[in-house]
Amino acid sequence: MTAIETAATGVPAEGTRARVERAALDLFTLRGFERVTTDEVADAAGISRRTFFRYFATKADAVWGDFAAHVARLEGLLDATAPSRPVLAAVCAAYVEVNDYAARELPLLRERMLLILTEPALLAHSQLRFAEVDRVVARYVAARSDAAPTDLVPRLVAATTRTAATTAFETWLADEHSALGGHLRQAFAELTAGFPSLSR
Amino acid sequence: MTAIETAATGVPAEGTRARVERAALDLFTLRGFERVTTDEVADAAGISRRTFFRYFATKADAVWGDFAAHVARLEGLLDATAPSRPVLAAVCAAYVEVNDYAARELPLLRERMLLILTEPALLAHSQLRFAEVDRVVARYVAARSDAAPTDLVPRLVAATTRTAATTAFETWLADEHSALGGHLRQAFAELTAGFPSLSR
DNA sequence: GAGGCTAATGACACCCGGTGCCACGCGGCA
DNA sequence: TGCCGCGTGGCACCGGGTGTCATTAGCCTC
Repeated sequence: MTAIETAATGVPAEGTRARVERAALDLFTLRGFERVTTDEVADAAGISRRTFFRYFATKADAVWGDFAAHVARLEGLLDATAPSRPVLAAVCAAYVEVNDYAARELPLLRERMLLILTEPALLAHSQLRFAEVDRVVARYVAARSDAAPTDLVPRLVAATTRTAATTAFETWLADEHSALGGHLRQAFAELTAGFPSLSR
Repeated sequence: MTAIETAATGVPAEGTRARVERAALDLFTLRGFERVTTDEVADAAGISRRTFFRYFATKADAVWGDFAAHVARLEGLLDATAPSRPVLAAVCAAYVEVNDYAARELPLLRERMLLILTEPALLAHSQLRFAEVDRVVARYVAARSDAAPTDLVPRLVAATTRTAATTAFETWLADEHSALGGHLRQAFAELTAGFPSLSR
């Protein structure tokens, strides 16, 4: 009944998480997120449903890879930014850099983001993951600008830059052979200049 | 078993929807969204669980009131904007105006938004409702700027102005006796000017 | 006034995501 | 050899959401 050889119980099960992610991504892409049950994903990965939920808190989390590490990298980039650099530019540059993937990683990124941004249930769930990013950015902006992380401007910068990045991802997905960095830079340029291309 | 007199079956049941919304808001505010079951909401409103899901597609929808009408009002405001007004300013002004509530409506608005923006499940769900707003705004910006609604700038304007409005709601909620309009105007001022308060 | 249509309702069964609990089996260790 | 830790699977359960069907009230028509 299992598509992949089942490991015996009790063993560390090296690489199980990656195998489950792969199975989830494949099935979700093929048939749509809502039309695949966690049972099917678990089966395809050769584990039980119960074990699936030990690796991932929710069905949606299976498509995010190691997002916490992604957020941590962003935070590291921000912390490593020269204080001479303007705050807003620093945030945008960190976003561009943290999303500067190697060419061989792009297909996987595309697959993940296509699911996240087109499947309603995943789009909804994304708000919770993106909130982690917003908190990191707001903290950084607040620290750099003598404000509290809950003040308007830090929150605003965090939320709008993240939204701009997400929008850039959307246009990138719609344009098969374009470069993600270009979309990000263009979005940030529009945002930080107050949308100059809207002359009238 | 019902907290309110149960109407006989088959009658039009005038005002049932409003009664369910009231019960849902009360219970969610009192005990938290996730710790209240739809059974309890239905019971408190004097209807069955099944009927609850005929009024609201999901448990989360019970806190949104007539949001479709809100979106329609925003769309109407945009359509009624003078073509001489700059696009970006038109969008911001429409947001301010559509959120210009009468004083007696503010407590209800506060209650709704506090739930939506602090309860994780509702925050996630909000992305789906806000997407309706984004589509309307992106269509308007696209029409005014000779672009497709799926192009970067229309999407970007829609997503970032809506995000700015949401952030303004958050700071408004945190400040008990402030005016929502002020928060919105300040957020839009920062956004459209490229965050001038971040001098360094 | 009887009968038929429509629409709202409630009861029931079912699916599926998610969780608590427990028992099993493997490897490591004394 | 016996114990322990831990990853695992099975099972029962909860709660959101849906399909189906019978019931009932209002209304319309003859």
